Amino acid sequence: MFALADCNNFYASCERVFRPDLNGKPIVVLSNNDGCVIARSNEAKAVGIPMGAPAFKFEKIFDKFKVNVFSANFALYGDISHRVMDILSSYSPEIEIYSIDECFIKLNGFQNFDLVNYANEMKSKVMKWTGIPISIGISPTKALSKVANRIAKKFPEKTNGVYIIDNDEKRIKALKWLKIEDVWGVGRQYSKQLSAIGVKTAFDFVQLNDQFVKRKMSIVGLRLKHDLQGIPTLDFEDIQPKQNIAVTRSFEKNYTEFEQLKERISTFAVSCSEKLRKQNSCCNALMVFIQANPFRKDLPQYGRSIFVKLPFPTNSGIEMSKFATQALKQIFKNGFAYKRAGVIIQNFTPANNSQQNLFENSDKRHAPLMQAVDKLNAVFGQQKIRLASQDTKRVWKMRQEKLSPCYTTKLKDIITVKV
DNA sequence: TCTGGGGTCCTAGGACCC
DNA sequence: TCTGGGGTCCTAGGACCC
Repeated sequence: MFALADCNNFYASCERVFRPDLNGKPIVVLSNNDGCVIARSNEAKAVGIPMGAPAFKFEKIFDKFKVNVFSANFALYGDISHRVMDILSSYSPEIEIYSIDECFIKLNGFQNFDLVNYANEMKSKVMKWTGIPISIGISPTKALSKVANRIAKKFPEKTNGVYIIDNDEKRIKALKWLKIEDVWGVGRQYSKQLSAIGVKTAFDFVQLNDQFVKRKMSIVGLRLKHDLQGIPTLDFEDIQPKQNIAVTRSFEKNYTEFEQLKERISTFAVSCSEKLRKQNSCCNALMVFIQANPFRKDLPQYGRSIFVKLPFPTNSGIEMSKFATQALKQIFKNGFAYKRAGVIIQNFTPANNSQQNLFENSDKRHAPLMQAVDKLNAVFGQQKIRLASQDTKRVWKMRQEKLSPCYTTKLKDIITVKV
């Protein structure tokens, strides 16, 4: 059996942990730059705030319903996530952390356990130790435990946040209840195509012919179908080193000058290099993109990306910044207001075993230098040591007007309790 | 005025190899 | 009239996830 544990309204719940006064009140969490809504408490959902709502369009609604608005505080969410996962991993030797707020727990060899009881134990311990409410779905396959989890979330009174699908009767009932667009692995496009041919529920979907599903949705769709039929098809994924690393941002203001973009791109490349060194890889290619604001129909539109093959594998921030800046030069055009940009690195090889170039190679002195930079930054704070091409005057900032304290990761933000 | 950021996998088609 | 068979690698595009 698989259990899927998923935190309820995770980011909103994190904000509540240290603000019990907000229990029962509507909360939303905004994306970077306070752009759009990326998490909502149940109360915020109830007043009709949709996922992805642009904050500026919903200010009146926020005021009207006294919604508590937060800027995203990923340091806080990441730390709480670790704590939750730590607790859950004590319940089985095999867990797969699927995202920041959910994990699959394999329950092999638990035949003699009352699994619903067991899940309830997990749930209360996570609540007691972290303050985060979770829901748990249990079933013989991953896809069905997603379904069970949804039921647990949707009917908290009936299920107490734990639901098990352990026979065909329950499975069929659940599939008939689940709308096709809510099935894990069926997104916007597929649900449009499927409902056009009369497939409205997960149950309709599993009635389709295998060949048809494979033709329409590739092998991925077929696996999903089997999993929903109760035939275990999806298993844990091995933890692989990343194949892509991206650092991309929208800007608070539009940028028109090359120099401004150059600073951003250099900083993004340096961040990429830090992440790359963490997984002990070098990259062999890099992509840079810049884009005007696509929502501003009144402004001239331009967006381009460029893919560069590097002459040698590297994870030096100095070199990556240099290559990224050169790439930017090739795509930058004057006369546009740029709103987004990013650096994406690819084609990784292990850092300790990379193919050298006969004529040109990464500067050998960079490796110890980067090591020293990483160490200093680890002690004194992110990006304390930078390249001169980066924002040395700390001009650049993100809009984060409603940022909560980093209660669990910054000493100065630790709460004071008056007894 | 203001609309996020980070990933994955699969397929088809083209270029190339012997 | 008829023009092989078996591969790999790369890229672009399309779908999906949180």
